[in-house]
Amino acid sequence: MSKAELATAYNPQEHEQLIYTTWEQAGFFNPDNLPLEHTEPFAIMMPPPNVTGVLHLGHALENALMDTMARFQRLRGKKVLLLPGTDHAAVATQARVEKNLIESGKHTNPRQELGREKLLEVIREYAENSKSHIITQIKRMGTSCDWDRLAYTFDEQRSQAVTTLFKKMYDDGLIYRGYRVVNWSVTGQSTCSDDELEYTERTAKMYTFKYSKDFPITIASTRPETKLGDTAVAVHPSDPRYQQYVGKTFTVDVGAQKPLTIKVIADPHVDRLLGTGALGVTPAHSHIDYELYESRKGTADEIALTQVIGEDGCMTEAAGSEYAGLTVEAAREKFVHYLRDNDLLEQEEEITQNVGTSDRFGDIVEVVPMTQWFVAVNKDIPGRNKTLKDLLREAVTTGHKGDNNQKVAITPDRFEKIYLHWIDNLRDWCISRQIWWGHRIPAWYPPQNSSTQTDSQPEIYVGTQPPADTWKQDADTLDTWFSSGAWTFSTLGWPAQTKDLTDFHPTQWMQMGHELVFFWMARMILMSTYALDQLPFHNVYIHGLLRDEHGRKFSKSLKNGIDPIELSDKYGTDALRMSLLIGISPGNDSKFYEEKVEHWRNTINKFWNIARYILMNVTEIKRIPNQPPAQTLADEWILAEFDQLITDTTEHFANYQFSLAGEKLYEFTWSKLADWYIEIAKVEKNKDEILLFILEKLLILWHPFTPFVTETIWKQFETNELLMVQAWPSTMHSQTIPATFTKIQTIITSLRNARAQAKAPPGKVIPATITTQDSTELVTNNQAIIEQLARVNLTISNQPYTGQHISCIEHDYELYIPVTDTVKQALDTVKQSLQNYIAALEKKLANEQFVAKAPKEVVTQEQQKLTEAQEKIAKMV
RNA sequence: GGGUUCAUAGCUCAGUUGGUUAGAGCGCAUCCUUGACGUGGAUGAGGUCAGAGGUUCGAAUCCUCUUGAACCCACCA
Repeated sequence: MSKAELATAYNPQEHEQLIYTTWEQAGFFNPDNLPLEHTEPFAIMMPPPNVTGVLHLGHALENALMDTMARFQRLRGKKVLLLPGTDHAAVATQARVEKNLIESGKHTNPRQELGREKLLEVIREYAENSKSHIITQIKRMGTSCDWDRLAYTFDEQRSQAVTTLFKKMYDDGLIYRGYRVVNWSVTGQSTCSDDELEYTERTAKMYTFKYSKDFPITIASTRPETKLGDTAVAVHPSDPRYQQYVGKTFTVDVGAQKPLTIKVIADPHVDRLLGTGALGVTPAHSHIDYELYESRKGTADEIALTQVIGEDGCMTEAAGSEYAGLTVEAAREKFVHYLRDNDLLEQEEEITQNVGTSDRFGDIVEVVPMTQWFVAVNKDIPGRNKTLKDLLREAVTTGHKGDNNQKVAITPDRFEKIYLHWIDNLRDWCISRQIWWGHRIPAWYPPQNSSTQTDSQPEIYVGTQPPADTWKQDADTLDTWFSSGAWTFSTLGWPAQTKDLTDFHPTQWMQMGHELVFFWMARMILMSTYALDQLPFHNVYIHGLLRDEHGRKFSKSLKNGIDPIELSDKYGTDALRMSLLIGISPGNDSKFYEEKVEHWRNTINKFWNIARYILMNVTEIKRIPNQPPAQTLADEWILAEFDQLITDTTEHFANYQFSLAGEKLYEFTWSKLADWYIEIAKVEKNKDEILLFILEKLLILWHPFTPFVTETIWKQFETNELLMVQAWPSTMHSQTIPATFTKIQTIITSLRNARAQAKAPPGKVIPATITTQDSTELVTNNQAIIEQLARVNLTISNQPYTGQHISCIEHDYELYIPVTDTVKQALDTVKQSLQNYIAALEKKLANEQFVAKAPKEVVTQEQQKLTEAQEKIAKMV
């Protein structure tokens, strides 16, 4: 093989594009093309980025995580499938496009002005653009995903899965159409689920008042205008203050056209100590009040429901003609005025409260009753004697179907608790949206029923095609998370029973940000355990959020966003990946700034130069399959260190401790291999085999993190194989790191230190003497190394030294170099700290308890430390 | 109201099941064009691990409380 010709500095721009193309052409991103020995499947489904725009740093982090894991597993011989995709992201995308249209000044109300088909076309075009951009970006990140299996939540295959799933759940009675209160975004003119609410704090006024003079109970509210829709007052069953009124119905005049009919009911959920201890019940505009209403339906205690706020966010006729058409704010003001004028207002108090706003449209969400589609989470699944909630719980507690081996392991495990708590509070999931961008609800109504939606039981047909042409499809679309929930199996061909499904489901590993635990992780568990009777994945790794250097979120409004592609251009993708992965721990947010990328660019360049040195200096570039024998102490040391590195790296990767794996690799490569062994190799010579052996395996170990630079260097070995499918190195486990080498290192460092203190010019060779009472063999054997690395001319003796020189003591050796005052001073400081150290150790060992109770090896260890320190100081005095 | 996480060198962060004289990077100081690398090399300064108690022979690590920061959840009437 010819000698290497490599540039003095690594330039990622020159190589990355080419390397990615090489990989794509080789076909190993597709598991079907992997060499036959890759048998055990390992699947990771990429969380599909929303087609709302370009990828940000968070996506870069996810790609780095997934690809590092995928490459590690592939190198370990797994049949790896990393399946890429994008998400149509229903509301998010439509909201974005509408916003763009309005901001561009072309439209003021895109839905009205364009109509359904035309608007959908605009959104589709936007989404397609965004998709191709995203795919380019994923490739830039080096992600080794199978482009043959590229999926989109809104493509035909996935739509079929969604329809099938919907029908299956409908037939099982788990999806129903019903009239219930929902969260309504007036701006978006659509429902949203509880999880799509973002709570923001604001100050509000709490009003304490009576409906009328002759009504005996005082209530409180921050939304007095909704009280026009009250139909009951709830009190605690054993509250003596109100017991006499329970069961009675009052007709109260609230100054509106129609008087209210208020029934006093008793309910144990009422907190006697909160507020006035009595709760004005507004079934139409509060989730909890609705439950009070629903649980009494059909009983003697039944209460009514009056909707006073409409879909337009204004008061309805039911609020009375004086109020109808007013905005809620205006109605509130008017009603409070009335209360004040009639002396009914007892108290006004400023409080801070959390209000739910729509995460996509931003407006405060109104609770209104409507006919919508829901997933019933508390209903028994036919033939399984379990509810969807039960399935959700089982997956992380007892294991699916009580099987401990079918358990989703969450890293870090604290998210288990958060997840379970979420299940406890979970209500039926509203899945219908009134936006247009999304999977159309596969339900059909006969022509005559189309306008009378509030009828309790309209005729419904659920399926792909209507029973007759005259039937009309439901106008609504599905919550985007309904399709995302099926992602782990819709991507593998379900509902068809494909080979992919058999091979790769349940998937092995999934990573996501903690904000998606409820939205997505939970929904995937729900869908998969329900539809496939399988877990969606065995392991979930939850990563934190990336923040800027000040700890703020990256956001458009703060304009603090950093484009990952720009960083990739400037520093290389490998450096970007490292900067994202090192220094993070599962579940915790981390700060990101450009200096990190710069540091890793430097590290990669260092690695490049290590390879360059080795490849340019060996007589022949060749692969060394087996560990070469050690000729010297240094050889023995580096081989043992390398063996340990393999063990550590493997373990850390397998435990998802990416940061630790990276730190170990970094430390070995720079601080051990480059700083010591290569420098020694220049003195000892003839180390071609060991250097090549280590380089080759080290390329493999780094490859999951830094695929581009490692594959580029690998080309110098001139094999026709690719690095990405080499075998992960195995360890010998039998090698111990020789402590004697550490002594040589310490001697060298000590001599360098002494030189620096003596102000000896770095290039100048100075005389030094080493004396020892023990054998001089170790020092003699490594004399050349010490002389070269410490730049000294060495005299070795086993006789006490008598000259006019200053000493420092390391292990059993006394080191002497020519005396200067600065060295004396430095030596005094060392002596002082050594004395403190000895004192601490003596105290510890004098403690009988310690000697009695601590494990023997710890005591011996401490004793040894003391002896060493004492000997050292004895020689210094 | 309930819950979670975090607090370690000037800055950003590691520190796996309690046993190191507590580590790294950046920054800082002194010095070095020794032909792999100045995107480099050598050496060094800098920390009572937020505070107070406790458990233990032994705590940055476990427990309790306090202080400060961030976040999640909830039917705050």
